[in-house]
Amino acid sequence: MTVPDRPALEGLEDKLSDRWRAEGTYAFEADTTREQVYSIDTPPPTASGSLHVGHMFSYTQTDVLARYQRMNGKNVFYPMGWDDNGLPTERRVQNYYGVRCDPTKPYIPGYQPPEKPAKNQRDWDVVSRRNFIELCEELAVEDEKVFENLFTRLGLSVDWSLTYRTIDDTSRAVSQRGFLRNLASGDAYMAEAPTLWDVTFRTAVAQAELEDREVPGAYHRIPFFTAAGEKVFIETTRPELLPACSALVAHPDDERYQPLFGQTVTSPLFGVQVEVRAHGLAKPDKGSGIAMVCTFGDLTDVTWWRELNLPTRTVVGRDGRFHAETPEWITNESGRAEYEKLAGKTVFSAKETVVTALTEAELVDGEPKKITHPVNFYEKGDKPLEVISSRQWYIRNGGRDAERREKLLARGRQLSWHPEFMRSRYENWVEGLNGDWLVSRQRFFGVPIPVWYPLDASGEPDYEHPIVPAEDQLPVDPVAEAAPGYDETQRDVPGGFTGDPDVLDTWATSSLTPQIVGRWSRDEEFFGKVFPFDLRPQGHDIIRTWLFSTVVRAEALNDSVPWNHTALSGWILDPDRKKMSKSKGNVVVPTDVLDEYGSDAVRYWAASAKLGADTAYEVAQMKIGRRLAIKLLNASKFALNLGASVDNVVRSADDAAVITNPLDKALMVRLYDTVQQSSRAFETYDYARALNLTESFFWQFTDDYVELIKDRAYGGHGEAEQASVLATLATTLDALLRLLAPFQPFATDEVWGWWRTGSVHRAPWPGRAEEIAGIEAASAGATADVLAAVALALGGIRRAKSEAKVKQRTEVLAAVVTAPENRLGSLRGGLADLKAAGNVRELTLLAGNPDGEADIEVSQVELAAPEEVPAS
RNA sequence: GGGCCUAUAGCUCAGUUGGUUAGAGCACUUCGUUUACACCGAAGGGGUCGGGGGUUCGAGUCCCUCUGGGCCCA
Repeated sequence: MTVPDRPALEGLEDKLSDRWRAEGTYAFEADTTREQVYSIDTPPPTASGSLHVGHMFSYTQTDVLARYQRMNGKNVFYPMGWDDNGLPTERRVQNYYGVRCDPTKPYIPGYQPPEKPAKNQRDWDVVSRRNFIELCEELAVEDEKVFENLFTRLGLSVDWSLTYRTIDDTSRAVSQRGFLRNLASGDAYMAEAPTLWDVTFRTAVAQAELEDREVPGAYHRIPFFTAAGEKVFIETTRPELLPACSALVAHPDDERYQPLFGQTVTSPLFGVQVEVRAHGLAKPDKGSGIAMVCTFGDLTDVTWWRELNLPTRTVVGRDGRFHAETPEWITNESGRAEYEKLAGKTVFSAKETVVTALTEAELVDGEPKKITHPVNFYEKGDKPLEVISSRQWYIRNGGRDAERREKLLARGRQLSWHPEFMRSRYENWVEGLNGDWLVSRQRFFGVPIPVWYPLDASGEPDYEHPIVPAEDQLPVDPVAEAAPGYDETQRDVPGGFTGDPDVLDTWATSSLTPQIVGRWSRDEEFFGKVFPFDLRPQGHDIIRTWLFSTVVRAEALNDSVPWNHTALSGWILDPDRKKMSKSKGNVVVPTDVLDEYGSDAVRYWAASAKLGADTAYEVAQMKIGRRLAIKLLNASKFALNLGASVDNVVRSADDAAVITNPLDKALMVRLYDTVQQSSRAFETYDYARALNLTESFFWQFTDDYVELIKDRAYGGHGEAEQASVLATLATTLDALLRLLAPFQPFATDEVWGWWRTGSVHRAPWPGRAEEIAGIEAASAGATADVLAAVALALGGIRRAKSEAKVKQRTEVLAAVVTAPENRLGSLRGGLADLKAAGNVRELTLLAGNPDGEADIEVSQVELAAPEEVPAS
């Protein structure tokens, strides 16, 4: 046994992290059964992004749960991955190397990027998709190291030998295989449909990526004309879409417009005849109560277009500009002339042009009415989304199919949610879906959609009969590799083939992390040992995206929930209660607090927050964690130096007889309760409560118990009394270290190393039957009130000294403790310790109910004369 | 507009199926370097549990309602 003279937290992280890694403390044992395994599907962080305290917060919470399960005898499968598939990595690789991806370029083996990136983007190297992915993997290694170092330092008990990336060969193959199986089973399909389109990124966007933003706009009041020449005013924020108008719509109950239903009106400027229709989604109190449907002006337009079977009239293209060709539905000459002014213009300048033309023709009624209104944006974009018509791949998610929606809701109910109320977020989202999951993205970097299309004699693709690769060919890149049965000379020529140019949405890959890390479709035996996973933690902001999409894929591919439990972490709020985010600029760099307070301290802050609770970034809370860790070192040192050792630990009921003193037994009662309740809290994923219980016990142990037993521990009351104390100290310390191990892995393992072999993190959780029987036997017939009552009395004695302004060690010649009859027994049990700790010569116990609030009161305290203070 | 969460000491938060006198830490005041700990210890002050109503022998806890804050979806 080696207890340092001056224990300290400094240096523990490096020392112990190295040891854990070398000894494989957190290694998953593959030779196992499903019952023994506790598997965790951690959402891989984006390593190219920046680190922030939110990472430490939520990953600590998961780690605490993992550590509990491991100590509780589970073979914990806890891998980490990196989500380097997607836009953030794409941008980072571009800027870092000065390269641009063009999938049509051929792969260059051994390609080296420029030494220095060119300043101007025009001068960047243009590389193939495969080269681009290689560069990503190269750069990602550096980014991932930073993350891995942070997580290691934080003490995450991850098995780092299992690490994966969402862009590596395996992930791409699994992602493509998942897609192809979805395709084969009818869960994926292609369709020409209105698509939300980001003109900056030139890509389609899914419903889950939408964001409403309030933007300024203006209602323009514009007349349409009936056959009789009467004006019908509409109010629109998008007058530029007038040439795309396919109908006017009013509410069926709106008496103002009922006479017009079924009639035809003519649009101003463009002279197109459109029908007036009735639909319940038209809002009578909005504007003039009658709206123009400009085919795909917004999502309500799409609904009207679909439900009223309106003609498709699109004027905005993928570049966000008006089509160059004048649409054929504009037939009269002046209308065609008006459109020609718009051809090729952006939405913004087309609006100006149309408004000017309307104003000149005196077709605007009054001044535009300025408003702010919510508009759909891509969450990463900065221009409003357009809706265009395009051909895209979809995965069925229940958005258009009630039966599937019910199935997915049932999966949601099958999952245990922590906290439970988060389930309603999931249900609200599933119930509110209005379309299937669009998975095509018109990006370069990502997992290619693994299909080709045959070209007919005129060179048109046959979308009905896509060519798919064999599963053992995966991963493939259809833009760089020829379709099976064809060769490269037949690409894009009539009678040949063409590759799908798009990539999959990043969620289409990251929704498969259980399958990727669980070796689905590669090692089914292994997959069966970890799937469905036990736990999936994540922030509650990604329920609609990550959590939901993973449920969708597991339902389709595995006919199962992906996990049995899901834990939702809260967000980090800055001291002003605002969510910390990069865009707000209020992000705190995590390494500073790790340097200043240590990992155990930061973990304490994270672990004292309940799941789902948004939590203030509180340095004060970390200071408490640090204090707890230091206190643990010091108290342990004290207990061990008193002579507590492995041999004193009560391990079963047979050892329990040595604990005879009522005060010692009282501590055993508290320990027993703490172990039971803390275990129960962990079983319900309430680690914060477990920490709270253990911490309370720990403070009572150090502040009250240890203060009281010093005299007895030094041998002042004989060997039997000393043996009772040492057994109590050793048993308590032994359990306490393990109870705190999930929260403060460094301090606890350090202390463990002073007097035990192996790691505390591989030691069994204290709730095991034999051990708990020992603690129970040691506390038999005792009451925890001995400790509580004696502590109160000691407090009273100290108060008297404090009020008399004398030193605490001043001798008390005599004092009276008054307590209710039923607590006198408790006081008698610890009387000797009380007198020793308070330095009291004569103590009289008196039955009675004292005045005031406290029911144990110390009075008639007679203090010895103060020590002579030598004049200095 | 719909849904979910939240309101407890100056601050950050506990408070289990309703059950004695509502707790912890920080901060504040006073005292103290006694043999684990000054990155410390001891003692103390500080609460109409957001407002109102109800159920109950009993409500911080359950129900209704109002108000403030936050989030998600329209």
